[in-house]
Amino acid sequence: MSNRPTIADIAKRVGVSPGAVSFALNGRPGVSEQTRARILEVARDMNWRPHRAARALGGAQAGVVGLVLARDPRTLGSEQFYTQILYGMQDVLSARSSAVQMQLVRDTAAEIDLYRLWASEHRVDGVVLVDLQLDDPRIEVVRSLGLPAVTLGQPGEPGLLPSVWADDAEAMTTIVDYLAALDHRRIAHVAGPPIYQHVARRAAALHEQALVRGLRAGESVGTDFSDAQGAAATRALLSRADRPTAIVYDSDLMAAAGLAVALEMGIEVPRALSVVSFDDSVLTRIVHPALTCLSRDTYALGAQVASALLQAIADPSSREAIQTETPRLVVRGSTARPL
Amino acid sequence: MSNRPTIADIAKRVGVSPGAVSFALNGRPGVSEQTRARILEVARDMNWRPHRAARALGGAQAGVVGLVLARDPRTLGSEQFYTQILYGMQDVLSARSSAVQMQLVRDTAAEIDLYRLWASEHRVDGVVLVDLQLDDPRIEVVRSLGLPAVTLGQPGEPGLLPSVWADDAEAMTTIVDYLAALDHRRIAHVAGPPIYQHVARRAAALHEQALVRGLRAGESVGTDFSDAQGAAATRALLSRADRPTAIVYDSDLMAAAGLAVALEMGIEVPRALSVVSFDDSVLTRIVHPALTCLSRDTYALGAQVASALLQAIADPSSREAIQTETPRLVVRGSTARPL
DNA sequence: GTGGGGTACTAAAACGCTATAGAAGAGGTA
DNA sequence: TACCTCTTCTATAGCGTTTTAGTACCCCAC
Repeated sequence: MSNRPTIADIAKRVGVSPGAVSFALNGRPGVSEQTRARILEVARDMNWRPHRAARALGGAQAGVVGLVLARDPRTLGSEQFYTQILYGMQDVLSARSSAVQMQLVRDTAAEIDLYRLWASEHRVDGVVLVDLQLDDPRIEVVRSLGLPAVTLGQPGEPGLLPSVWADDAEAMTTIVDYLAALDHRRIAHVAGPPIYQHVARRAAALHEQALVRGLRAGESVGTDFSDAQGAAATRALLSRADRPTAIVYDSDLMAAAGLAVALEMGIEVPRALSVVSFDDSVLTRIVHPALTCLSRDTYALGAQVASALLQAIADPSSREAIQTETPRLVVRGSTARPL
Repeated sequence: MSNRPTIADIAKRVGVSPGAVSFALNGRPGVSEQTRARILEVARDMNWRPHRAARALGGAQAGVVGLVLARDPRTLGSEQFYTQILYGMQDVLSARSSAVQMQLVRDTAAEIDLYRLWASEHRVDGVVLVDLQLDDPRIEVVRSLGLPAVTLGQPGEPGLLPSVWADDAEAMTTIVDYLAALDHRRIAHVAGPPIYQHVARRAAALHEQALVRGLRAGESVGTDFSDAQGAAATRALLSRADRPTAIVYDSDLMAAAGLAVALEMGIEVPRALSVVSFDDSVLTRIVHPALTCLSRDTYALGAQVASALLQAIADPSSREAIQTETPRLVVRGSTARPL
């Protein structure tokens, strides 16, 4: 069953030493073109494949990068974004015959434990840090472990780790400008947990641009990103006397939940309430009305992350911050001029 | 940086041979309890962790199992189910210090290539086959590769591979009985691609039970599982003169898309049309009205799959078919007695 | 006090590959 | 002929672990 051919088998058959076969198979000098061709032919004939463990033992790379998502198992649901990221990463990595190992854990502490384990077992060559927090503890951990890493979403200024990011403050500004142009005066924001950097950035951008446009300073309500809290926050906002005429949601899941609440309360969307989602996925298109949202090419983003990570693995001192396309506003049926 | 301790380091410090350290760390006889305790203490002190590649080289397991999803990158969206499966699997596997490698590929051919690659590189110890097809080509491939595998969703009769399955024919029967009791006479089925075993089983069960209950024999419409085709199929069904009063969807994504179509056509749900989803996820709860659906503990299912796979790895001749809980019908707002 | 049988350990090989030092031979130059 | 260089290859060590065969020692029985 497991009599797969080794380099020694090939060497015996061709009549050269294992070292020569290794040279030939890895395309490095040390064998004549003639011998190389013979070796490659025999290798193909015997269906030889490198044994990764043997290579890794010699200090080579594991051929795996890690992506850890810290999620409460009960609030799964917003991971569509990461499925696409994963897809984009895999397409880049598989060209280098690497793979992504995605793991779901309960919280940041478990995530950090996993990085320690992975580093000590040489399981992965590098990791992607997502959902960055203010003063994120993971950054120091991966640095001290010597584990190459790239952050997804940490903006501009050269930080401690290389990063791939998009300007979501600018994106939020676009939303506010769009709503202001429609004559919305009261804009609310159903946000994620304030510990996340991107949540804080968006809230700040909303607030700031509301001031610029002379609107009622937009208020952000924190949630845990779950549909339940998104619904609850919406209900609270819409129950006020001076309720907002537009709500921006940090995720499409919460936006859809909020939309359902509005309908249930008899508040017509978009006539009495405009809804904007900061996130795009199939979800925004299947609810009715379809949601106006920010959209971007998540697959391409994943590909860029993978490239940056390969770069970080090759050159551990790299700290480059790669800015990607700013999410574009896609207008659908959920936004309109208020009554 | 990479000066992680090896067994030899521990041996030197304790003053024994590497072999003795290996015995001690793996809990096998050959060392006195006293020495064992000393070795374990030093190992903990030095923060030793096994080097997986070195172990794998000796023929041990890779500590990774594979889960491949064949999906067109554009029709991503129904993978919530698998995210939960993944979570359940990981919790079982991490107790055995194993992990899951999930990979998305374009089609079954690419999936098979991946199995060949994984087997030849010793990358995974086993794989889970999902989305089984009629006369599925993957089964013969993994068998010929000697790659331990478990199928998810292949029913009962001892097949060529061990399996974990649920009785979805029974579940469909429950749905038909429920709708018949509400006096629905015309039930349609927006199904997935007919090449899938579970799709065929459900369609057959619907047809059969419709006959039993004396209803108009329920018709199944095939789709590619995308929201677009789910919407199109719904539109076609609802445009007929004798349109159905209830539609059963094979996925929650299509059910939600179908719901939106009905609303858009001015067909009230549930008064003029009842909607049932064969799948549960957060999606069924955030649309309005919330969807009546079949629900099951997907996390637990993933855990069972992982256990079965570990079993299959330990005993490659195993062919056990483990039946899991039949999905339960959860009634929500999208179903009612027809007008 | 010799042999038998256990226990506690060591030495060395093996897993499959890569890397490095060096050997053998060809060819050129002085 | 002696010396050097270049190419092409071989031999060998090494990566970290497990496993096997073997050794040293002790205890006990005869």
